[in-house]
Amino acid sequence: MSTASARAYDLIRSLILEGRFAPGERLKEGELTDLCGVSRTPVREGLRRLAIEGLVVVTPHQGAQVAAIGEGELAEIYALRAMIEGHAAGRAAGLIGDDDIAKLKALASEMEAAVAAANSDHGGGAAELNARFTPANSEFHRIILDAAMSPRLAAMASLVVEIPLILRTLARYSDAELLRSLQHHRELIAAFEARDEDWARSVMRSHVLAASHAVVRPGVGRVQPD
Amino acid sequence: MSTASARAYDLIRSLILEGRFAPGERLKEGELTDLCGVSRTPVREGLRRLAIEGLVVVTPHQGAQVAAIGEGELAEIYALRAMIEGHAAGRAAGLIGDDDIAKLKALASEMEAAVAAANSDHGGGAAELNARFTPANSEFHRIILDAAMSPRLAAMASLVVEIPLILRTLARYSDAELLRSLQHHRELIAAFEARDEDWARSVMRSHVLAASHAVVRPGVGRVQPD
DNA sequence: GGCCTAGTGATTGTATGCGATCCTGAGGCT
DNA sequence: AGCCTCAGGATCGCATACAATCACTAGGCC
Repeated sequence: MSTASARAYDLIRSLILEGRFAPGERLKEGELTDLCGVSRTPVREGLRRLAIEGLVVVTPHQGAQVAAIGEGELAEIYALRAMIEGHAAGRAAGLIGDDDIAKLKALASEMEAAVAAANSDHGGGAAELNARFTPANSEFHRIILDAAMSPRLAAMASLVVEIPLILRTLARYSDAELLRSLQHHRELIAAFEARDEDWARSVMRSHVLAASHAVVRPGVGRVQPD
Repeated sequence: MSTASARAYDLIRSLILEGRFAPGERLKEGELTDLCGVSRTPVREGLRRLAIEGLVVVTPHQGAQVAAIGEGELAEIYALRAMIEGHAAGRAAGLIGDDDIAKLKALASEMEAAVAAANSDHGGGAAELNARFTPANSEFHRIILDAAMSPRLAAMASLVVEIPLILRTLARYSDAELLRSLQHHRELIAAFEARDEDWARSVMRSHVLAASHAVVRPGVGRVQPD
């Protein structure tokens, strides 16, 4: 069995990512102790780790709360993400194996299927889309990051890729933007198959910057639930 | 008084940076408890924090040891550093205030003086150079990072700026390389005064990449003490 | 003689108790 | 009425005690 500390970290993290804790909500160690079934010590360790990763903020003698970020910060985060993931994609293009490329293709298909399914039954498919699209998308980006074979780069990425997940940013995509996102995935795969580092970096930068403009938009200040 | 956890973190960190612990050396919680004068709990917290920052590596049930890195990793770290610090310098150019620019000028002068002093008494000035140059240089880079006003960017930078410090990389600079470094500092200041983001980013990238080639050099596999 | 195995010591992981600090709300003062 | 002061309660930070795990050594077996 893994350590209690790791379990606490995983649980708290997934609860935040699932939206069970609202941004800004206070996270009391006592409550988390009950939820995780472990003592306060490992809970504290997980909390500190999440704090360094930027998912929660801890104020001394005042506890932890889920990170709440404004639009300005979100724009900055996407700029960093374009830099980091662009670099990662470039590195990955020179290192990625055919098996990983095959996985990327499968995930791209899965995301396309998710979008198609959501489009077929009009109106209420947003939640399902999120449930199907988001995990595949996260896995897609994770494979590329791993292929870059740079733990430090991965650590940096974790500082900026998870925040948008808290905010359920997918809900802000228009249909056209979603389609462009799918096309980016296919183009990335093509760049990887060509082992073209510049191409891969460039497409990934486009991919992230496009997402940025889909998400941080004037007038859309509020985060949509689900 | 600050928290015991912060003091433990600071102390362990500075001990590592001062070279009191060799890379790869085991860090037992018991010893650190004695050194810091606090209990194991805050020591563990500091250790975990240092682990995420990459200064130490912790293996479950096996404790922590000072990070030991090879030449290949070092090259990768400098590539990331060029990316991060270049981005930071670009952002900073649009945000930095005149007071910070003045501080940068003072630090540049201090570093120039340190090099001049080391050159005047030939032969044995390497240790003094390190003692005078390194703090000024760290402060120089820190001011730029702070001027970028992006805590996440600063967090990323901490993942890659401190590792070279462990390795006493300054010792590997040739005189010509040191001089180029000093010129880069002056050019950066000029770019900041012109508020030219592209220029600042470009110079900073040059600065870091030049350092990379001064440090990770074929045939110089070993880390020089002091 | 070499290799596997069990015991022992040391070290890390977890739980809990105590003291310190901070938020909350009621009461009095201006 | 508004602001300040001051208990009261709750929560966090730290220390310590206990449990789990690992490395090392000595002994036996092949």
